[in-house]
Amino acid sequence: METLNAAELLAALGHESRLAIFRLLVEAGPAGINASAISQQLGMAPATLSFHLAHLSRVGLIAGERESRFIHYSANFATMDELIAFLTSNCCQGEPCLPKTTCCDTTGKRRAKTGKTA
Amino acid sequence: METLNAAELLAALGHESRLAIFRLLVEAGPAGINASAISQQLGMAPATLSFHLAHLSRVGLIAGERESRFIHYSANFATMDELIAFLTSNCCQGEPCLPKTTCCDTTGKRRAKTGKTA
DNA sequence: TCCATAGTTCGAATATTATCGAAATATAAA
DNA sequence: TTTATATTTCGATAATATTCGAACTATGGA
Repeated sequence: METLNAAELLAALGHESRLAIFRLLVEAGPAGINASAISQQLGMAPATLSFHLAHLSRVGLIAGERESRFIHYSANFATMDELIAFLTSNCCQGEPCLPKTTCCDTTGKRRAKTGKTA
Repeated sequence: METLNAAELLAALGHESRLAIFRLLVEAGPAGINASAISQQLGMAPATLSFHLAHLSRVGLIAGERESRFIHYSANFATMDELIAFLTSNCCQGEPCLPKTTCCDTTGKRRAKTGKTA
């Protein structure tokens, strides 16, 4: 992933409403949920929600599929995974800088967690 | 971490120049580098660089410390760690959705990596 | 003290983004 | 075919962010 592309993804997530939408879809898992459900949960005007869904779709963080009258949205986990990998790649010169994350963890040396789970 | 705060961090990273600055600091590790070095590497006007450094500092993604005439900047790894933890928390209903990341990995069931390291 | 270097702040022009009512499109049910 | 529901597109407005020259502050050296 290149900086430009990563910046686009981060900018897309860098808005309270869009991040809330994305988190909802991330928690929903691969099954996803439809736009009405999102609208209800977040209380956004339809046009505004559509604007943000289009933005997230355009950069590839989510995808929508029509299912009769509804459009089912789901998070693109592969894209999120690549984004996180980009953010943590070549980080911190081997120091164990990210206790909650797999950073600096390509050799297996830091697999055991410290007990903190969130 | 709350959505609002996470969105602020993501928005800060959601700009090509700021992301480039941040990545530079992440790769530099805890030692950090000074503003001139960043300016040289990224070829940004001093005022523009300062603007972006201030933005990243304000949200807590980096910190600067004066060292004689230079100001030494370094990434705040703890903040980045929390941000990533927020993005992946409660994700995907237990599916192994993020092969490169520790998502869904609080029980130890998916510790062994698949061989891909980047 | 005077000068050079490192970096920030100010200010103004420019560009981008967000919001949401109203109108449009798509599907399904009556 | 008419009506209702789900969602998007359009358009205008308002808000926010970006850029960078010029002036300023801080530090160190001559």
